[in-house]
Amino acid sequence: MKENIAISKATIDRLPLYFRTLGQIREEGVEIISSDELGKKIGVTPEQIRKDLASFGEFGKKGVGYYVTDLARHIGEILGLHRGWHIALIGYGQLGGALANYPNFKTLGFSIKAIFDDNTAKVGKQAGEMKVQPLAELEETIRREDISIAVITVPAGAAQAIADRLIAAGVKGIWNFAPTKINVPPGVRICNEDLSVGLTGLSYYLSRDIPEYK
Amino acid sequence: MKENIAISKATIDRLPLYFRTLGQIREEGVEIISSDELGKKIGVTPEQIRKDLASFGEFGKKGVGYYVTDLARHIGEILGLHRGWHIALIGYGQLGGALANYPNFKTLGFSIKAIFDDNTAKVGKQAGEMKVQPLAELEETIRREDISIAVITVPAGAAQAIADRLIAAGVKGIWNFAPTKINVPPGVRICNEDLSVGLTGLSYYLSRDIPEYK
DNA sequence: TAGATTGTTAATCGATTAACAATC
DNA sequence: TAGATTGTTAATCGATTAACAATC
Repeated sequence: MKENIAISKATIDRLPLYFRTLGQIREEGVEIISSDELGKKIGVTPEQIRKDLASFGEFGKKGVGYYVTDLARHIGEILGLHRGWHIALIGYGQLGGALANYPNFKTLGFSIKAIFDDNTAKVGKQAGEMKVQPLAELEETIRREDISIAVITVPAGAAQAIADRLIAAGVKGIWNFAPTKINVPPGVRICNEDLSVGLTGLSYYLSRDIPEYK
Repeated sequence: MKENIAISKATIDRLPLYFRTLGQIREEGVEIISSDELGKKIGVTPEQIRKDLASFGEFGKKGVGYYVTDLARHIGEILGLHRGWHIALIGYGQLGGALANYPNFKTLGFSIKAIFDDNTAKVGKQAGEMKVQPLAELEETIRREDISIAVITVPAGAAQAIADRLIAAGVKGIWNFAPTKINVPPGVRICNEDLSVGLTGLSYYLSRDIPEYK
C-alpha cells in the first residue's frame, strides 16, 4: 500500500460501489474481471477504476484483469470493513427503525449494539435482538459495548446535544441524518446524510427539462 | 438569471443547504445576512456562497448582505420547488414508510400522490391519507395523478424492471434507494441514494485514525 | 464620506481523461 | 510470440480559493 499520498474523497466514495458490485459478480461465479467490464456494470470509466485501485496498490494482473474474490477482499480491508465496527443508533423513529433493519449493514460487517430513544413509549420495546434504551444509559452503554460509530436520526434541534454526549463517551464517527450542521472536535469524523439534497437536485434538473405551465 | 452557463453539480448540491438554513434563520427573525455569517452557520466559505449564488443572478446588496426571505424565495425557485412535484413511492417497506412520512418533503413542496407495493399483505393498508396500491395499478395512477418523480425502495433485483415501467408511464426523475445501478434513457434523471457509501466512508477514515489491534 | 460586503476575475488546486509503456 | 490489460505519467478539465474593483 502506498503511504502518505492523500486519496481523493471521490475515490473513497466509489470504493463501496466497487465492493458491492464485485460481491454480486462473485455470486454469479465470475472469477476474473477487467476494468472495462467492471466499469460497464457500475457506470464508471475503466481508467477511473484502475486509477482508484492503483492508489492503494497493484491488485490486477496485466493482460488478464482482476481476480474478483481477491479484489473484493482487498477493497474490504482498505475500507476497514474487516474490523466489525460496533455502532449505536440514536432515535428510534421510522427512519431509525428502517436503518436498524437495513440488511446491508450486517453484510458490510457493521453490528448495531445499542438503540436509544428518549420517548418513554418506545423505551423497552424489542428492536431485533435489542431493547430500546433510555438516553440516560447512553454513556455507560457506549463504553461497555465499545461503540465507535453512532447513527443520529433525532430531530434537528436535539442533534448537537446528542453528538456532544456521544463524543464525550468515546464515539469517533457520526452518521448524521438530522437536517442540521453538527460541530465536532478534531479527531471525530462526521458524515451528513441529507436526504433532501437528492430529491431537491432532481427537482432542479427536471425544472430545466420540463416546461413550466403558467 | 444567466443562461447557457453550466452550473456545477457541487453548486446544486449546496443550494438545498442554503435554502434550509435560510428558512431556519428567517424563523429566528433575522432579515439580513452576510455571506460570512451564512457561511459560518453552514460550514462553507463565504466566497463559495457568493460564487454559487452569482451563477444565478445578483441577489445581494453590496455593503449590506442578502435579504433572507428574498434569497430563500429565489433559491426555492431556482430549485423548482414552487412547482409542487407529484411523487410516487414504490416499495412500502420500513424505508419506504419512513420516507412517506418524512416531514421535510412536504415542507419542500413535494407531495406523495401514490404508494405501491407488490406484497398482498401490504396492499390496501392505510398510509397517511393514501392506501397502498398494487403494482398492477402503477401505469394508470402515474398518468392520472400526473406523477413525474418516483422513489424506489424495492429490493435491488426488482429495481430495473420497476424503473422501466415508471419511465414508460411518464416518470421523468427517479430517486433510487435500491443498491444497484439503474439504466435510464436520455431525458430521464436518476439520483442514486446509496446508504452504504456514507457509513463505509466513516469506516475508511476511522480505520486510518484508530489503531488496529491484532 | 468611510466601512462593509457583494460580484467577478485571476490563480490555484484537485480530479478526470487520455495515452502508452510495461508485462502477463 | 501476439493480444490483452494493467499501472502510471502527462494533458485536460472543472471546482475552489484568493484578491479586488464596484457600490451600497
